[in-house]
Amino acid sequence: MDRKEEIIIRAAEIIRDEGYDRLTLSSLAAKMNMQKASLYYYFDSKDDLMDSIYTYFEEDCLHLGFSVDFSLSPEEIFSTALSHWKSIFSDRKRSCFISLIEQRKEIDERAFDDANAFYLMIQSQSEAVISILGERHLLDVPSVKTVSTMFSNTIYNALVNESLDAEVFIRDFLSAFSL
Amino acid sequence: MDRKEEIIIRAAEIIRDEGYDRLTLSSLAAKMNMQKASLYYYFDSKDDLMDSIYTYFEEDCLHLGFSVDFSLSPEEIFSTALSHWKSIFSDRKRSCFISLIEQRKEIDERAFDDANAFYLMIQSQSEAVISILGERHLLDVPSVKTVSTMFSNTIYNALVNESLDAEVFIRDFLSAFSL
Amino acid sequence: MDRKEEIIIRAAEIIRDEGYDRLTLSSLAAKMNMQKASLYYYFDSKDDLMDSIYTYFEEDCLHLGFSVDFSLSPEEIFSTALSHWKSIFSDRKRSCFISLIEQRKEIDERAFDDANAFYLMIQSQSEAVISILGERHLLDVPSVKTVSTMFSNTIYNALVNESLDAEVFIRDFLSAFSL
Amino acid sequence: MDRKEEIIIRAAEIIRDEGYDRLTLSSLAAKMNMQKASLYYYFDSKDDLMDSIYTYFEEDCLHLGFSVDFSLSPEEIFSTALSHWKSIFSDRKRSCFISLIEQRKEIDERAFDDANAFYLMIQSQSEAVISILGERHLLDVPSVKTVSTMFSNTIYNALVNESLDAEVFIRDFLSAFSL
DNA sequence: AATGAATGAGGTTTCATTCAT
DNA sequence: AATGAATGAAACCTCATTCAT
Repeated sequence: MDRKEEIIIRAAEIIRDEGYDRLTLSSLAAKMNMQKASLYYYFDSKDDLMDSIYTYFEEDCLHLGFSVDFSLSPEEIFSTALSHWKSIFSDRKRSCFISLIEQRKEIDERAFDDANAFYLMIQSQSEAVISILGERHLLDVPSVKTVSTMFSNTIYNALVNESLDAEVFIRDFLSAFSL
Repeated sequence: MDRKEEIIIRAAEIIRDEGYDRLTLSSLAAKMNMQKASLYYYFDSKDDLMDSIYTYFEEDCLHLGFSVDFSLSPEEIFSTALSHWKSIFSDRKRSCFISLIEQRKEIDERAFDDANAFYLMIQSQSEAVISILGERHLLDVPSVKTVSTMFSNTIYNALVNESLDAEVFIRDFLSAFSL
Repeated sequence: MDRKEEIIIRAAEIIRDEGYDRLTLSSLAAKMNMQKASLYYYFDSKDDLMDSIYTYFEEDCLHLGFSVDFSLSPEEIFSTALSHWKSIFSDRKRSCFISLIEQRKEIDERAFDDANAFYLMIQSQSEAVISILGERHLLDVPSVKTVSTMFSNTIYNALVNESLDAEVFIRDFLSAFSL
Repeated sequence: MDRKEEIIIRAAEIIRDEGYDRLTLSSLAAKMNMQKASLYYYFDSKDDLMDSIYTYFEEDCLHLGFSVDFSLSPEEIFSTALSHWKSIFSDRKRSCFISLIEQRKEIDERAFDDANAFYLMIQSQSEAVISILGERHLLDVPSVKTVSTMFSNTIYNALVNESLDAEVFIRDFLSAFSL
């Protein structure tokens, strides 16, 4: 990890831990044990730093694969999917980014788009899983689209807000809808 | 509406429209057509202003009633419930507060608690509606708890993030689960 | 004591307790349980308040008599004189004024003059006592002027700075110089 | 002399010339031909600046030696001592500090302690001189302790307040007490 | 690759003061 | 006799930024 990357991550950490408004070049330089002025070697301006944060994490998200082994049982499939999502959302670095976009999505279009991308990712992957399990008669949902929408909204909130225990929810979901 | 209240609301508007970090006494005074110094007649400090914003809206939320006429059809009941929720979340003043707590809920414990209160409100009211309609055999859900959890998470996101058209979702939900 | 007088004394108290720089109309109004604006009923400006403080205490000092019963013993005479001085310097109100002029005597000519007046008062009264006791052969000082200068400087500092126990000093002085 | 030191001394000058309450970052920056903000490169806050002033001068005072050549005549000894004291108290920089502690000694414990240190320095050095001259029968004082207390109080006031001509006083003192 | 020194703009806060009531 | 509401100036402080080195 080079210096620039390190700065980007520290900046994102400050945003997660103290809030977007508290990310200042002073606080960042202090956390990096360097001088404010030195940050200008890596970034043209604070705006450039913010752009770099977005770009860095957006690229990072391009590499998020999703593959499911459908030979497994429904329990195992959902458990694998959840592990996958959890690894994304609670990754030490990425959790900073998610906090950033949650704070800024109502203000900043780029944050809005990124938040949406995560939301849609969960949604499409959920729909895929539920749809296939439906086809194989392992799950009985009255409407794949409606149920997967509800499912993904619930999972998304569980991951982002920790408002709910996702494991428990999935267990309940399965016992409610599996055949 | 007295002057203090007016200031609180304008401050919340700035937070919704420009972001928490852009609420400055200058911007607020400008929006109020008054001098920065005059704000100190009403508030001891910016922190006190923030506290007052929270307090004002928390009190405001104490008066949010919820009653449903269960003699209506499921469609009408959900439609009424949604209107009720929409009137809460899109109220000109309250929408500012909701934006504030969404921006700050990961940073500020008070915002977190308030966001949670809204979340739990939707959840318990959803559960009540779904449960009663289930008892009356107007709705057929495999598990009231699981389905109402999913339902409320979806509605909550629709209201807060406008990530989804709530009307359409409810129509789909009904056609999927009604008998 | 009328309201104006009360304000003057409270102002002087603030100066003694918190320092000249901390006397503000806000702090004064708070201590008086009144509004800042109300102070303008009694004083034209803060400068006028300061002038009034000086004037009030300067007039107060005009009434400070000094008479000694020279039929008493030297011990009793000095003890009486010291009591007199102490009553002046540690008077609850006047001690505020003395603190004011000590803080401001290097900056403010009026404070300087008032401080000087106290200093000269102690000096002339000391000289009178020492001189008369010398004439009556109850005290043996090599030079009335020199010794009374030293005596009064010492007493002045003891009273103002509490750098020294005046009683102890006077006992020592008497045992050193009495016949 | 580095920049930080220069700022400290200019600040002390303002306090001496205009009073403690008139030391503002604006006035200081103006005197230094720099921007207010630049002062924060050197000091964390105004309080830190004040602390630095105290620390700077307290360290400065650690190096104040005092040695007397007792082979000289009493006149010469006192004259040397007075020159020494005068050089301390009227040193261009240190006089600022002395003015500061005189203004603040009733308010600020640190100023009080520093003022006391000067007072005790004069006192102990006076006592040393008077005591040795007494032992050598060049001075005839009835009580070394009492007379040196009075002497030092007088000298201290002369130096700090210029309430008295120290040379004249010392001449009088010698003609009164020398054998 | 990094920094020490500086800055102008703008932030929060406090001040003495005013004025209608 | 007193106050509620407001204000302009100036206080302290922080911000992103620059520039020579």
